[in-house]
Amino acid sequence: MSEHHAPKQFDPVVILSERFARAIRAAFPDAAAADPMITPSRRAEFGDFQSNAAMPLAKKLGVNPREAAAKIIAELDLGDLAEPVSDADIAGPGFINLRLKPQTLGAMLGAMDTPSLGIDPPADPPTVVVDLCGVNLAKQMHVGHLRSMVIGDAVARSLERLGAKVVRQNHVGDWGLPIAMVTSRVRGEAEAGRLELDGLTLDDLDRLYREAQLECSPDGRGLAAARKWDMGPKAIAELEAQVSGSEEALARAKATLLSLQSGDAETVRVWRTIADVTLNECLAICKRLRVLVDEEHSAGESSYADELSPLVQDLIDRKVAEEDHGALIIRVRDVTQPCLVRKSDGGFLYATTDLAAIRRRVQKLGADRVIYCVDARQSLHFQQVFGAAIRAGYATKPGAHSHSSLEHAGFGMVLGEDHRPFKTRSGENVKLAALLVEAEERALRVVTEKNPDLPETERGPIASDISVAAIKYADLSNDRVKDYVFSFDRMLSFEGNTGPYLLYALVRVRSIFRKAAERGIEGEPGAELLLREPAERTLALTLLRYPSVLRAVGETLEPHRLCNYLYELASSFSGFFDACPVLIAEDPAVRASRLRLCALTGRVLEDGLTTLGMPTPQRM
RNA sequence: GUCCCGGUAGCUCAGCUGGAUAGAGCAGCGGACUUCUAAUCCGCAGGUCGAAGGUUCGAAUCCUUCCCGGGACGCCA
Repeated sequence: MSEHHAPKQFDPVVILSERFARAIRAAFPDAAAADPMITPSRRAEFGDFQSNAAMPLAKKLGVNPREAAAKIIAELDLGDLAEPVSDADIAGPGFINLRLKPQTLGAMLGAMDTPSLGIDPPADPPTVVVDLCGVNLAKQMHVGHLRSMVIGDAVARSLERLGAKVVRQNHVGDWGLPIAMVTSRVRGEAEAGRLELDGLTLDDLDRLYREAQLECSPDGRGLAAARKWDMGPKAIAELEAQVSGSEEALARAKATLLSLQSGDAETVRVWRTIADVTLNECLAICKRLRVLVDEEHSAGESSYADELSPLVQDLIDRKVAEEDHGALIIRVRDVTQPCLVRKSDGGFLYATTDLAAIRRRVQKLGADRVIYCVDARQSLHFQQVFGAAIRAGYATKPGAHSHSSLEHAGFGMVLGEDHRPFKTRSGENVKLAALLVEAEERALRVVTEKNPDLPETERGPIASDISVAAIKYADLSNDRVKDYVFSFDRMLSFEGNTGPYLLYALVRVRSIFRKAAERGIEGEPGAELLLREPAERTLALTLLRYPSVLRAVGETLEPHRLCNYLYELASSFSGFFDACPVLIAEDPAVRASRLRLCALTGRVLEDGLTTLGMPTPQRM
């Protein structure tokens, strides 16, 4: 209490842990460091919190657990924090149940009611690089990108909220042979007069990309099969022509890659056009989804192109890399497959670029953590690259004695309701843009139906908010690494555990304050919190958990923890809202207390939703 | 073949370093609207936590084996 700079402690788990630790030290000097194991009770009838410390303690010391619990209680000094604890509060094998006094609960909540909501930045904020989005040139964005954008953004926002200095990096796939292929194709089509570079769209590019892939990759297996099954000279001749045609196209693509690398003006112009068209569309979708990724966050593979050759030379010079079957590899501890950094034809691979990226992110950008929000299927790749980067010293900041943390926040696939990868009926990838349009149309229909009083001009933006909330929440509320089933009907049914439900809870809070203003009622920021009703207690206990939930998200990079929490909060609030009249409460003190509860709930909801990257409309 | 990830209610999913009678939502059934936005709330019903062993006071959670599903496996990204 003497250090007035230290934030006032409000977290009941922390406060109770201190008291229990003291009691344990007194009761069992031999096990002075034992964990008090304080957790919120799972069921309200057991009280507010419980200590599970007695059982492990008894096991360690070879005594009866209930007796151990009794000895802890005998030494326990909870002052006026909680209702008196007696042996009657020892339950089952030795749980100690606790119930906070209403005044204490109110005081704790009051202490959390600060501008930061109890989440203050650390004294020495870490720098965190978050790799997200990761679009590829000339490819239409689909649901796979959705996850990287949505999860990556939520992770970045969470870390920012916790006080980290976050640097977002959009590692655009804008280099290498596939890009050269499409560049070559686009240039060829333009020169043949079949394509206008100025009016190029992403749809054009998407088509040309696939054509380029086809034209460059012969169906060698088809030819082999034709020979094997003796499909006749005609079929074989056709396939042979295809193969030789593809060899020509491939040669052109390789030449285009060389031109690009050497900075040939005309080739670069075509390539830049492709990049601009792709990136504009990508950034537009980010904006629409409220994903904070902009032009300044782009750090394409091309930006590392000049670093690769010296980097590989450095690896050779320092004997980190070795030759194997003509290729250059880095062996990594605990990973059976080595990391391949140069092909036997001298070309570089995506691992090479990723090494350069890690080096830049750690050594230039100063990252203490580098986080990759990338498909979980790439986990082996990241194990290899992380291990190689650490071995090479690229993951260590200048002057630091240990390497920064490299983390792959992988995510599962988006599945359709048939549990197969989410595709259109014709088997195409679902375009992100089309997905957003459909969600918004559906949302507009429901808004119109549910709230016909809303002015026309407000419905559009609200439908947009709701559709974004629905899509993002559906993605974020499932465990990141698992696949999840995409269903418009479920996410937009607006019932139960959905994004719109959370928005609705917030809107109800805001509505109360609009109503209050109409009636000339003002909330008192410092009103005493009177928590007499069960619904008020539940809401207060839920609110107090917010900071620790957010910290857990920062550590585990699992936004679904915050989703679950916000759902519980919205649910607690709905229960409170139903059971406890606010504006029409008779006692002015009760009304003031409830208004403050509402205000706090609104702020936590808004803060949490914003941290997830969800919109926070005023009404819906 | 090797390695990784999953399997929890009819459906979609939570379940923290082992803790009480395994929880939500949807769907089903039954209640609550002269509303502080019912996009809500309350109740009922619904489970051999993939299977079998093991560890222990206690296992959905940890270990082993197996079954099922998905994925990744140097010269694509």
